[in-house]
Amino acid sequence: MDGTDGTGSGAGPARGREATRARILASARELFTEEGYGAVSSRKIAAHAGVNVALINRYFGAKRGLLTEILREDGVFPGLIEGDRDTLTRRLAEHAVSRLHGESSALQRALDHSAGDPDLQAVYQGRITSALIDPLEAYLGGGTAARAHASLVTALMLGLTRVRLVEGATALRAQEREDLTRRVEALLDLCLEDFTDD
Amino acid sequence: MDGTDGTGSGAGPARGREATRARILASARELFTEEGYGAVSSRKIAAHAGVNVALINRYFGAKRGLLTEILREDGVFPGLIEGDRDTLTRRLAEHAVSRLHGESSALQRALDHSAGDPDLQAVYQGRITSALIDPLEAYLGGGTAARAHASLVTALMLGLTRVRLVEGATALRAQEREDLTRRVEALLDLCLEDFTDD
DNA sequence: AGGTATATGTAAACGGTGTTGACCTTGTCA
DNA sequence: TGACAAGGTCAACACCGTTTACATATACCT
Repeated sequence: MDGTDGTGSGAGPARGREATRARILASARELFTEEGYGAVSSRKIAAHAGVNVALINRYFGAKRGLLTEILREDGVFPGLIEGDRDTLTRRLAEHAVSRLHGESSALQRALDHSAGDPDLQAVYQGRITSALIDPLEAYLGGGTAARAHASLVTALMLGLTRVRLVEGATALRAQEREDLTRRVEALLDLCLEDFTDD
Repeated sequence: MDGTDGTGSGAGPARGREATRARILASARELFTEEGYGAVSSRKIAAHAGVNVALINRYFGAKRGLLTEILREDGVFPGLIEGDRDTLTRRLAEHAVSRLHGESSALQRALDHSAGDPDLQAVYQGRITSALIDPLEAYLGGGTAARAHASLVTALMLGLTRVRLVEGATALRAQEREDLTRRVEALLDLCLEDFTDD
């Protein structure tokens, strides 16, 4: 025996369910941030965490489970929906433009960049509906048109992220940035206008 | 010798560079359409084409090469840019909405659905710029603002495709569909308006 | 015609992936 | 002390995309 135990005291890496789980998750987060999702193998995560590969699947079911857990903790578009309705589109526009500048968290950027992997796709799909479309729909009152409006807004937000993948982060001068933000805001406002008002 | 030769006459599958290449490509197209890109392995394609696995890499460099070739033949957003400028946004809007309805080709739908795979991502990125942003930019006159406008339009188009992945194809009644098309058209028009006109 | 280079096709392996099942160790409690 | 269960390890499984060494057929040239 080397003195390690479930309490985490003593020499050597902490053991025990919670400690191990946490260390795996931390390693995954770190490596995903540095290298993207697809480029990091289960064995690499395990090695970095000083843990056996099989434990990943024991504690998270599969590699995808790590992603699900991380995205569950961080959230996508966190806290954008709540708040004053009058400034909703402005908040969304600012967020979108800041993402265009690559100002999101390093992890978010890394995941955006490896957005493509089927796992990420699958996990994201669930989170986009539950973190953007659904709350938006509820926020907008939940009428028949609400979901259509929410979908359009989401389309624009996702598209902007997507086009950044293609074009790369663009450095804008302050004035250009404000112009672009205003333009995106106007687009979002137009998404939310009543359809029959055409 | 079994009578088969490079000309394709005689019993047994045709041999020779072109015939083999064509059969691999056809099998890939068929299987990708049915099962998506990621779900089809190189060996599966080879088996379906009655060909050795190594030939895929011989003739197409890698599995990704099949995708590149197929997308090169089919094109993305084919022929949408050319034509009357006054009706450009209308054409784009109709195309986007028809895609929302799942009315694109079966292959396109399948690839959209497995859009996520790093290979597809990589190939698409190149094609999106060369088939949408670049021509749009040129079409719009190529000024400084042209690229920004083209990017916004592309963002919207891509986002709509993307949100369809999340929400699934929605069946709209004729009136709803026309409303939606008009709304998308209005959004696209707004994308193209001069930024400083705010 | 014969011989030779070259194109084409084949078989087997390589290194990698995510995942799983059988085993062992460790700590706890009766 | 013995049974038991939780936690951890190891080796394997079934795939993947790709490559290398080899066999065969075709075409060309003397």
